[in-house]
Amino acid sequence: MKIVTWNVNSIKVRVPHVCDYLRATAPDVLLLQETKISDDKFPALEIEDLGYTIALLGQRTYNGVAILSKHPMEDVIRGLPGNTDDEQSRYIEATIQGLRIGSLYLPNGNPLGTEKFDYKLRWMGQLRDHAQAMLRDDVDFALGGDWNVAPEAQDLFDPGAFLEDAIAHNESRALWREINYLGLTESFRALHPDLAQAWSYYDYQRGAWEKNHGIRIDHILLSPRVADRLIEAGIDRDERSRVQPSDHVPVWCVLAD
DNA sequence: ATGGTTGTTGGACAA
Repeated sequence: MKIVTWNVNSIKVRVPHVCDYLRATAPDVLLLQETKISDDKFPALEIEDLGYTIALLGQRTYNGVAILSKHPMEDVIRGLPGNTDDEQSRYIEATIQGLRIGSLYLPNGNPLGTEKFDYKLRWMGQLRDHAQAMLRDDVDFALGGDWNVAPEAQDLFDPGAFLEDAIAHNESRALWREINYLGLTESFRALHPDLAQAWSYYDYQRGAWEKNHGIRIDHILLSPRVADRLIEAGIDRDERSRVQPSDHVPVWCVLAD
């Protein structure tokens, strides 16, 4: 089973990229973030024509998450459990082939010292609680998305440039570790522990792509039994070289069936 | 050099 996560930064603009990607790589599941569109306006037909089922938690202008699946989806939940009054569309989860699979768009949290950063930390705490509850209930799961956390210095092209950034702040990283230390496996780094310059995001500004100035903030975390099935993981950086690309590229893993 | 770019939207705001 191949699972991909991709922050598309507007599905409306990125429909051709997504359809080409589905045709070329045929993942079982594609998790989307920043679709930036209400559910009634989501361009579903083109995607369904490629054989995918769609589950949505959209929002106009900002945020918006989705799950595209080749296989049937069951028991879809929208919004993080325990945070159902969240006004921002940042989490959707469904059962696919016996796995609970979540698509998440974790708050960016910048700038530090504002309500936005508090919201990020609160949201991460709620995500931790949800992961913990699933482990307690013996649920197999994968949590993929734009985590807006660069876990370590090696996940930033210039660690010194992010000292005041919520993406690399100690408190963001502490909660990231709390979640991982529940017993989860971050699929890419587990298989490529020392691979440098493996970026999942390149800013549109300052010629970041041309200079290879990226960061790694998109991740897929696996619960223990699922991690035992992990056989491959990667990042499709070439998507960033296309015309009118998203600022994020697809991040994926493959599980043994 | 406090800039630069993209997307939504129709002037800022988010990233």
